[in-house]
Amino acid sequence: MPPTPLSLPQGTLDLLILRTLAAGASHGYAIARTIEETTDDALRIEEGSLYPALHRMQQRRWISAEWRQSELGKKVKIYALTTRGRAELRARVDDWGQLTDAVGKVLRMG
Amino acid sequence: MPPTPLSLPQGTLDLLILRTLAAGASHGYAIARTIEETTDDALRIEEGSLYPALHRMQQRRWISAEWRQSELGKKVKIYALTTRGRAELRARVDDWGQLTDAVGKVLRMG
DNA sequence: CCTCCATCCCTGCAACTTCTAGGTATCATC
DNA sequence: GATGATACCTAGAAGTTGCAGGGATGGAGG
Repeated sequence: MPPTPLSLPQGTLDLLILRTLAAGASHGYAIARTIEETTDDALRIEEGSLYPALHRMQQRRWISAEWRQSELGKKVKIYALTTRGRAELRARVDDWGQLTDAVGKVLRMG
Repeated sequence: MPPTPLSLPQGTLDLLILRTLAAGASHGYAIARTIEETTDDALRIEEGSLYPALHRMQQRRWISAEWRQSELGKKVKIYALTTRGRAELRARVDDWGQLTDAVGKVLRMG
């Protein structure tokens, strides 16, 4: 079993999904696998969190969805970043930087 | 007004409180002010989040509470880290490091 | 004196996201 | 024919944060 499951703080999943889609359109299952592989399984993306998150983000017009056929002949729903999604990603990355900076200051305080 | 209010992800407040108390026992209001000053007001600690958090942490035996008189002659509830609290802090600091590492990998991915 | 502000504590409710635990279906492999 | 990986989905529980209120004291300034 992996070292630690490490649960995601609120809002983090959106950031991870947005950033993953910025590297190229993809479908839900693949997004989860990509994040897990990228983090060497430090993060586990639960499907019960993933799909609701994708639906929320689609409703907010951060991502667009389109059904396609995968190479294996299975139907997959491909998500892609919208212009608003790209703006949201920039804002989230900025917030994340400010947050880690601020928390870092507290952790290093005298 | 400050640049950005920057809301706290779930679990972050506990970490901040535990770390602040590790620098010395203190009371709720002072804990909030310390965190805000340490982060140059990048983080704002809302009292509606702070006091419930302190009560939760006391119930979990991470911190102990004691009423005292402040220099101004006002009653203050002084919180201090317990042994369990110190262990919890270590675990939280470790988790935070793993989380920021993992998210960082995703943010820097190709 | 009286008002205002900072200090200091508290609670209820709304809002939100994550996670558990299910369900469905296809395809390849053994 | 069973199993495991792929691929999607939802319902409900659980948990924390934030908003909006309420209260009380003490000092400073008009």
